[in-house]
Amino acid sequence: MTMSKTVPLFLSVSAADPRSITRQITDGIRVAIASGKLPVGAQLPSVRGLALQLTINPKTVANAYGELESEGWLHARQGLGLFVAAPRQRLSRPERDRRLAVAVQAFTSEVIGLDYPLEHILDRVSAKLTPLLNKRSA
Amino acid sequence: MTMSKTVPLFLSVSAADPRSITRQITDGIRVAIASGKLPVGAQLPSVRGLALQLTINPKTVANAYGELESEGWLHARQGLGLFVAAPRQRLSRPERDRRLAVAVQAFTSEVIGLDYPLEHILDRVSAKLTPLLNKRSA
DNA sequence: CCTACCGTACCACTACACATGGTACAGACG
DNA sequence: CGTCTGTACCATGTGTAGTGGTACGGTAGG
Repeated sequence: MTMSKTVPLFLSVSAADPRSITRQITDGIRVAIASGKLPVGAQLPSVRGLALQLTINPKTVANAYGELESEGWLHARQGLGLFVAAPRQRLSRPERDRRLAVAVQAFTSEVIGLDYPLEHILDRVSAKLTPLLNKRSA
Repeated sequence: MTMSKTVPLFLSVSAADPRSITRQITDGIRVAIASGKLPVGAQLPSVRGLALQLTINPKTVANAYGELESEGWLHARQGLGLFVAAPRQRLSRPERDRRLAVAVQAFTSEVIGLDYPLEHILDRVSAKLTPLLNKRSA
């Protein structure tokens, strides 16, 4: 009965990418949802379908989907499929704070010594982040 | 002949830290050098000494030191020890650009969906990064 | 009802990175 | 020479990522 239009092939995984396959999937879908390319209620490719499309293991896709569901991005319905969830926050405040702190820590460690001015670094972050924030009705 | 004062115990590794041991060491030393706690020419603990102090394997310490040397932070002298190198850039411009892009990409993927305003995120990055930049005589 | 598709849960296996343990060699120094 | 330094090699254990196959319950349409 649910008449959400199925999503075309919008993802791709690369062996050259240093990120794990699971991570490439979760990152890609997160960006697609945050940027509005995937509206609320849109149906995602099935676990087996996406696995077939990307020529990877269904278990790997299921792991990625599972992580996205635990973060509140997706809503899985047994027998129906996976859908983009309404913007809600499944992560507790302390957990979000912790994740931000870890991310900032990791980022700073990476860019120290690259010899870029602070302003340039902030601009790059801002440019990448701006189109991905506040695109959804929170 | 080289009379650089040896550094006291300034590092610690934790199993609770999600980062690998090698990464904890490299991050810690990078910050110590960038912030000025370790001046140019200062001698670092020996591979075996630091391994003993942290109760880890000397090979792990050597790996961390090797990475820091390839990035230009340290200068290894066979039979003498490891010293904080003068600020120079061992990484090519394209390599630095690539690393910045990768770091920004990873960071944005982490903070999307945490539901923090852009300004707050930039403030956190700025706060963490400011005391670590331009502290060395470039 | 029955078949086909959905998410999900097992199991076993391979591949790889990380860390460890030990041994060994070349350079620097007193 | 003895002892410190960095460095290189060997083998081993361990945890994670990814694969491959099988199986169960829920949902839909003929």
